[in-house]
Amino acid sequence: MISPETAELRILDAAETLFYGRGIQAVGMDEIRSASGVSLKRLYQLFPSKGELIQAYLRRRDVRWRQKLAAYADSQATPEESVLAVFDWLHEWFGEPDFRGCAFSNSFGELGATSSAVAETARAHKEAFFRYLAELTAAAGKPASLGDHLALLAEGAITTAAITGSAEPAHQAKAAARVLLAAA
Amino acid sequence: MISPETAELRILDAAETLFYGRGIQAVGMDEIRSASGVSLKRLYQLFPSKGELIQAYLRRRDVRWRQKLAAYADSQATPEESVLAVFDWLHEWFGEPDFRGCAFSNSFGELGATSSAVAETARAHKEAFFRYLAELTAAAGKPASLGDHLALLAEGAITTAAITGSAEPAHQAKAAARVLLAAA
DNA sequence: CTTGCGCGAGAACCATCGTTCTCCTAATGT
DNA sequence: ACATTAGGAGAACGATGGTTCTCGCGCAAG
Repeated sequence: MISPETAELRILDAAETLFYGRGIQAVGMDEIRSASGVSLKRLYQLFPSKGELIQAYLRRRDVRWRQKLAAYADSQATPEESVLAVFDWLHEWFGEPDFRGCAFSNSFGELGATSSAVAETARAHKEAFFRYLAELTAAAGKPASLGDHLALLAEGAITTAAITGSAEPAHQAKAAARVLLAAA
Repeated sequence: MISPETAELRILDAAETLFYGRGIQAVGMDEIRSASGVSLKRLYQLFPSKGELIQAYLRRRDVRWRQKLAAYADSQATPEESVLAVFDWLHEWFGEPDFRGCAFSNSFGELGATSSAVAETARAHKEAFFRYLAELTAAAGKPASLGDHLALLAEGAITTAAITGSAEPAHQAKAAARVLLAAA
């Protein structure tokens, strides 16, 4: 028997791969059991319902996604480079083979109307992303509005890359960001 | 008994309201029957499966959405105003009480991974939108890249407005568009 | 040793959903 | 008037999915 902590990790890994890759409603609890190797009983002990597993999936992904972005952007030499590095990071992300857009936009479109918990988690994620870009632009001595504008560009690049299957929107967004940054 | 044409319209109206408002998988064929007042038998005569109804819903919405946008933007006095009017139109759309984001982004997030037909329809919609913005910027004598940049802004504004429930992203996107337009 | 508890495997249960079928009614053509 | 046919209402069917239950086993405490 595996430890509860390991079981929880395996479940969350399986849930993330499946929910993100195929859509939440397209994945049954039984499939998460097979993919994780954790029995249904344990699964329901750790996550009493599918809804709670969805929330755990989204919360963990929110933290990890923003941490990876910040680790990349914060390691740049200057504040301006940090701002532009956001779009380089997006380009790397878009190129990953299992990239399928923003997990929060996707889950909002799928469940936002029927689950206020999902809607709220998606809202919190976007708000945190906007806040982070506001910090970056503030560090570069630019007005707060620039952060919003760049966030909109990034958001548009994410959904466009997902639907068209191309990483190019990251470069286009970066070019636009350069113009806005220089003008601000 | 109602005519087949009327039945088809009623079904498509009911499907659009329900699919868009609550998500496609959250709506059963029985609910479309109740909302449209058309019997299940007729429904399946006109749309042999739910998948075909989904496609009909998306195709009709694509045409109408782009027509409404073009009608608004094309009635402006100058090419520059047409370009910026796109964002005014978005602001009006975001303010509608049943606004819930882009039907194509939502359906892509929900079904894009399992239905290549949905994925392709979403892709075609985005491509047509990008092409339209390219026409507008070309008419204003601006480079093609500006069209892409503005489309990314609009795209980001749509998903941000949907998730945050605010129409404000349209104004932010317009402000950014003004800068890009002036610099291009 | 044995008694009982926790676990895994998977069946079972119940609701939902896409789709089809049954049965009844009404209108149409001769 | 009568046979035929189309249509509506809703039951029925088969599959799927979320959740719980049963059963058998191994292990730990007394």
